[in-house]
Amino acid sequence: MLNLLLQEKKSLSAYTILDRLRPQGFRAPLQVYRALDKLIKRGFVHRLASMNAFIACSHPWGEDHTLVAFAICKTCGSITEFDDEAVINNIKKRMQAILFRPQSITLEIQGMCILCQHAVQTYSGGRRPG
Amino acid sequence: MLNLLLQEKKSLSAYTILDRLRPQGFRAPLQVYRALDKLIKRGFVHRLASMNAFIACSHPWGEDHTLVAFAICKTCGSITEFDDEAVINNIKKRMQAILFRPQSITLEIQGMCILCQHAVQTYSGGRRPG
DNA sequence: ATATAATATGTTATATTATAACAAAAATTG
DNA sequence: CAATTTTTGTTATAATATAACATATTATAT
Repeated sequence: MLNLLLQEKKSLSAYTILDRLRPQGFRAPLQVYRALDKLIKRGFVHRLASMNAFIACSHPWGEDHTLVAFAICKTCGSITEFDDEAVINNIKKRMQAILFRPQSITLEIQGMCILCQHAVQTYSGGRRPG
Repeated sequence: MLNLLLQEKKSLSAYTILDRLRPQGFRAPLQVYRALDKLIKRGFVHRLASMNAFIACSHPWGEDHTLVAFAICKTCGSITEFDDEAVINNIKKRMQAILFRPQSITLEIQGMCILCQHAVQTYSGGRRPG
């Protein structure tokens, strides 16, 4: 299953994973969800809350997999994982200010990746000078 | 519906909303989802992606309701909405660095609110000196 | 005012995502 | 190896969300 996720640039839903893994003997959703739970606990996979979907971790050799963020292209579906201490520390500081003890952070930015931005420019011709 | 959400400190699922509004004539999920969509578009309600639930906006008089964050207490379910320019600008700056054009941000911090932290202290007796 | 088009609503059915419950199998432990 | 715990397989079902279509309402133009 991890192989399948690693091959994908986009995220996959649990049921898509199930369908892809049927040839390998997966038959029921629970098999997928249980496998995903383990992979997530071990830091090999992340869940995208805003998409109800799953994606392989981009740096599984790291330590803390609870403080990770994602840029999600709404046009092509590509996911860019990033791990920014400045952003995370900023959030933590803000939480301290309201005396909230953070345990995990869901940070997902929806928008348009550079490739799709370029595709739109090309398609529409862009804006010409004067 | 907005009244119902405004009265709640916790978030409500669409189906909980449906049940609560049955006396007022709501009968089908779509009625709820359609009403929620409108309220969200108008900035009166937010959707919590990590909970599949909905909550009234804390400052509906504001302008931009796409850049808002939530501290979610996993113990009592209370939700604290906050709107921090520093955090948001930090994220935007980071997105610029990878040439990603952000359109909306999902930022939800799961953890424990100050009241529940205090409750735990009281319950367990806390740590005594020397 | 009224025909037309556009938008909104009600309703049924269904799609999608996720977990409960329990039996059987495998692994762990004494 | 017996007892216990943990994992796995399977069926059923819960929880979340949308499609499709009919009907009603509102807006627009004549």
